[in-house]
Amino acid sequence: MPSRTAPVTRKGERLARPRPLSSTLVTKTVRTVDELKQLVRDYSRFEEFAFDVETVASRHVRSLQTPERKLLSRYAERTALCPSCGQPLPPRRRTYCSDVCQKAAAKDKPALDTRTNTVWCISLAGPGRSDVVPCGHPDSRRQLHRTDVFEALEPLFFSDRRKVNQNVGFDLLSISKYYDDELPPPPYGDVMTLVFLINENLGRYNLGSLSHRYLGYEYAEKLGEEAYRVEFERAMRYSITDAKMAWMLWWKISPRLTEKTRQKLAFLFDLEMDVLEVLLDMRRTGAFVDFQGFRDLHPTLVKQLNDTGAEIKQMVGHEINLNSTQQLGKYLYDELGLPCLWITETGQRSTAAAALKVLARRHKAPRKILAYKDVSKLLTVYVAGFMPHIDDDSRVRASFNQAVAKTGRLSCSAPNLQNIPARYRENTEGTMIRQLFVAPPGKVLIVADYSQIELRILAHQTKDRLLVYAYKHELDLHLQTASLIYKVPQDQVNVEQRAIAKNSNFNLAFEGGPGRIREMSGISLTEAEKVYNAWHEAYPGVKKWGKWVKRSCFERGYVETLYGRKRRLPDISSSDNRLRSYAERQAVNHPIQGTAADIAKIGIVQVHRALQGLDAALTLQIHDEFIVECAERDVDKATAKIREAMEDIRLRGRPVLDIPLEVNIGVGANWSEAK
DNA sequence: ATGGGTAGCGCG
DNA sequence: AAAGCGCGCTACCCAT
Repeated sequence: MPSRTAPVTRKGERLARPRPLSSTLVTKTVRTVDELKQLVRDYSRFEEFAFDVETVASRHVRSLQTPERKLLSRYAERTALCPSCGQPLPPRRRTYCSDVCQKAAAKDKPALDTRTNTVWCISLAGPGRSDVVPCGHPDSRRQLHRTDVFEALEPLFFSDRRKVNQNVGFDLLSISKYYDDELPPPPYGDVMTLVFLINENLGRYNLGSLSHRYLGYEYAEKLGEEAYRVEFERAMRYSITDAKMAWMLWWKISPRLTEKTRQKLAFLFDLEMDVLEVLLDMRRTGAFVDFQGFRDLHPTLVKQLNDTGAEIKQMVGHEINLNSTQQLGKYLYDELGLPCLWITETGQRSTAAAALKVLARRHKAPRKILAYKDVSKLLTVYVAGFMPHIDDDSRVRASFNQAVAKTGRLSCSAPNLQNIPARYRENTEGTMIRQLFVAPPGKVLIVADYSQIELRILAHQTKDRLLVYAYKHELDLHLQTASLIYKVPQDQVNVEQRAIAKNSNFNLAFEGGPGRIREMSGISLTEAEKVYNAWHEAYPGVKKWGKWVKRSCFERGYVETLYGRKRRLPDISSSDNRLRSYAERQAVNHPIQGTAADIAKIGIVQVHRALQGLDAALTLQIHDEFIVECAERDVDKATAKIREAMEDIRLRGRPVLDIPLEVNIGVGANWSEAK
């Protein structure tokens, strides 16, 4: 294990603030160990520096094939089989059975896999200079050895200097391989996250568009992993530009963090960098799944889908692609002559589940189609689409992104672990996928989620008397709502009334209308209107607050969460009714959803800290729900610490809400069981 | 072949 | 008069 002795910082010895940036940074290519040593000495004087690594995939195709299937396909080469998963090709598919398989077979995709990629170049940038250190580009010219480079750079990376980059997490993970999987410590300075806090509406946050916007500098080179294969000088130029741009953007924008008038921004940025640390750790761990379970499920669902499909096609009487909304529409509305109740935004006749459910009363086809869609979704997204993301150690390392959701929530991709099926379903066992998220041997899963956090925030924000009352006295809010709507005592509320009240609470709170209630509860529109009116009569503070938020948004151009996370909504003053109404609903939603996101972020950082020293690790975050895998002997300690860490959320030293935060915790062998 | 837009649907 | 917001992934479809 290499030593981790960070150079002692004697405050004031380093440059307090780097000297002004010249328009052209001096750029050097490092060729010898001596030059490298000098470079490290030079950068040691800086409090913060930018860095960027270039990587290349070490591994190419991730095969979906099981050993048996591989053997089988060897003898069945003549029949059309998907080279990725080995399944027979569906009609209209040429080489791969699905886009997922095609992507899985795409060569360069795994370069993004920070566990297996190889670093072949590192560039650094600081005040007035930028340097590039090639260490593995396929060029005959002399380059430094990778091990020498990482050894020499260690005092820089493993120090309390701020490490700046665009999407710094990727680079940190990429280099951690060369330090026994240890991540360089904070502080971090992620440019993308900083810019996102300042303006969440840019759409694109890549270096090219950011440097164009903030530095007036345009560069078009988009090599990505291709950089490895281009001519040396060009590859070096490409590598250094990213570090340079990251540094210049940080230089330009980060001073805002120290402005007295922007303390909320500074708080949120520090929070995001703390969250980043947690996310990197989560990605290093990964979520353990039952790989064999997925492999077993695949053929079962394929058969189920084929059977259902064949049945429907027989009913239809001719060839039809059941995945095509157009063909489905023709069949339902032209051939069967069923009444069209909804059209889509572009005027197409809707074949969505809601429409099919209504049509099911008049014909048996729609119900079958619903069943087909159910199975199809499960198979394509959650089984076939999921398996390529499972690593060889049976773990899934998804990417949690901090600069996507404008309310400040995390988003999750490759694969998205925040939309794994959970609810009851008629045609497929709704929780079957969650059952495959299991605890590794000797461990259990702890699932902790905030109870009704958005409604609690709504109560806090609106100060509505009865909403606050319910939560302060730990009452059943849905029951209270039912009692208020139907004007009956709480002990006389029936199951159906409570269900409608529950839907009302979740929908009407965020500017939902009567139509929404009708749809969710299956009651008539007049009935739904009554509920709508009664609900707002019971909780008058909600509409009042909504009006105030819209007005304030109109005046300032933005709304914000309790922690000051802003959402700029220029459409709030649009003359287009549709646009303005949309912005108004977003304005009302943001302080709720965004505050919940802030709380969850503070919570996950506190949980991460609280679990240090225990045999327990965070693996997933699903907005208001955290999943921890934990050794059985540490479960009691862990649950207590998790609860404390999640419930004790403060703002300026005081509890963030007037009403308590409540956390539900479950323990089990798999995600479904623990919930 | 590849990219963008649309419809649809999974979650909180 | 009528009104949910926030995401990511898949397949289809049509244009380049």
